Amino acid sequence: MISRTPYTVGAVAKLANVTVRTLHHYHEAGVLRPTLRTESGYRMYSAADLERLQRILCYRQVGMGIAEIRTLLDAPADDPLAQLRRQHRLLTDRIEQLERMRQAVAKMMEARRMGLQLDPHEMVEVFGGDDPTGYAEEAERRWGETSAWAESQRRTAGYTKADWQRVRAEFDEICRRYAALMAAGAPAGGSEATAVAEAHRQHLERVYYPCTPQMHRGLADLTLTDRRFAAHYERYAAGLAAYVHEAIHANADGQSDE
Amino acid sequence: MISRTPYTVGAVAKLANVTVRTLHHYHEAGVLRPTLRTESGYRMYSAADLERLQRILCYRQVGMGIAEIRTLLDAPADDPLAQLRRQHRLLTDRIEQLERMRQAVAKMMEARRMGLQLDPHEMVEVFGGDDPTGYAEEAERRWGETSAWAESQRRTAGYTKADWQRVRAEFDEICRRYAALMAAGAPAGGSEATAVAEAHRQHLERVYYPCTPQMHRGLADLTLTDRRFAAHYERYAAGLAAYVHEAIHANADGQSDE
DNA sequence: CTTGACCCTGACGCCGCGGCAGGGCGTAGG
DNA sequence: CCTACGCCCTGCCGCGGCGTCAGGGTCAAG
Repeated sequence: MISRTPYTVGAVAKLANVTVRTLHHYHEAGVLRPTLRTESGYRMYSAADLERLQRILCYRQVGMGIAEIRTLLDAPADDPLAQLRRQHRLLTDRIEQLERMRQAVAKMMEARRMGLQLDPHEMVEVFGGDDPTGYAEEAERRWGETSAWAESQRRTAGYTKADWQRVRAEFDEICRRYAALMAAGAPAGGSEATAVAEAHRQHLERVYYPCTPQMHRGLADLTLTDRRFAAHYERYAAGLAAYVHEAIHANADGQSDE
Repeated sequence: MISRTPYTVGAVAKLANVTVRTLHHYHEAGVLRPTLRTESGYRMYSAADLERLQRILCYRQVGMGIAEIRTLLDAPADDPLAQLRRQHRLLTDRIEQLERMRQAVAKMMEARRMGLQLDPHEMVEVFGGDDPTGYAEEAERRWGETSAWAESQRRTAGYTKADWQRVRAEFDEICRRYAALMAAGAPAGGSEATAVAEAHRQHLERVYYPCTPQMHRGLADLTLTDRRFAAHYERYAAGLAAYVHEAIHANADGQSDE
């Protein structure tokens, strides 16, 4: 059951696991102002506000300051998809950084084990995160230079209704190919099904964003964990969601085995 | 070339990519006091100080406060290996959390794509990191209850010289098995070699710390990227480092395929 | 109509530094 | 030997991001 009545500060605080004070602070800072205010002055947060809060929390987790976040969120030319991509990008960067640190720790453990002496230089250099230049610009630039991203960026920006219709049709085609294979009894892990899965992945990559096999795997998992995603495929045929899930996984496994 | 003369603040600052002010602050806070002070009052940091700084930076990256860090670092019963394990554990936790966030973002992108409406609740709940209870205790408790960890913990604590000698011998045995296989021309990806790799992994797990196939893979990579680790294996036979590397990877791949 | 849970607006405080001022080192070059 | 330039020192102020009261209104249940 999904509540449509706006949320009070306390409710939001509990949901997002932040304190009421923090929400007050965000209000003062102008980064998250509730759309509604009751007559008695109570803050009432709408669903859109929660979406915004989600973004704020995400950006904060990767170490941004409030001011920076505000400018990002208030950039009017930024469509929601771009925002999501940015979030994804920033999270990925941060994860990679922590991964490097973890790897360094593992190295140190191993060095101890084998009685080696690592010089302090290499031990410390990995742990100095926080690049000075603003995250957003930096990240944008890094990707602005890769051809694939620029392509995708410009394309989706300039998509017409007709284009989107074509995209829809393309995706529909993929779904029907999945369904046809399943109906024909082709195994989800077989070469035919994985070929469709790969086409599916490349479709996403062309139209929306760089989508690694791992990401694709993640999307596939959604069809099992969330009924609404499943429903989309189940409209083509009963059991198709599971079939698609398996095919995508098989394809991703195949890619990573090389 | 590795400098053995102590480092000045500026040098340390450059190495660790922090400001001089930060080091001063750490000094004031008592969390990192240089072992030496020249007659004229200059701070001189030793290699040990840099090690300590590495820990500090690591703990900070996972969101700890300075005071908490200090108590952790000054706990006298904490041997260096335990510290490293803790660091590894905390980093892993943080990475997993960010990974969940990334997954949530992917979900939202996919939802947009398919025109679904996610309710705000599930969007926001993942992004509220920072558990209130102290990290250290919490993490320790989580692992304190798993039998394997407790075992390992108690065992290594009570190891005698003889025990360590046995460990050394065990590892030596593994290295010789690797070398024998390579000499016999057995493929590094073959079942014999991967069996040794698995024995290797289990050895690490028994003696030192929980070592997933992925971690093992990371350790294997060290033998290629760092000559000193390579040298350890190369003493048994020329080219053994690469052989071990491949065997471990093959074994890890085999495990994750299941 | 009371009571307890929840909301409001200040205001002060803490932590983790950034940044500057005012003043000693230290070493290389003229 | 003196100078000049870079690095070091010790205060000290300030700011961002909240935590934490205090003092007072609001609202739904009983």
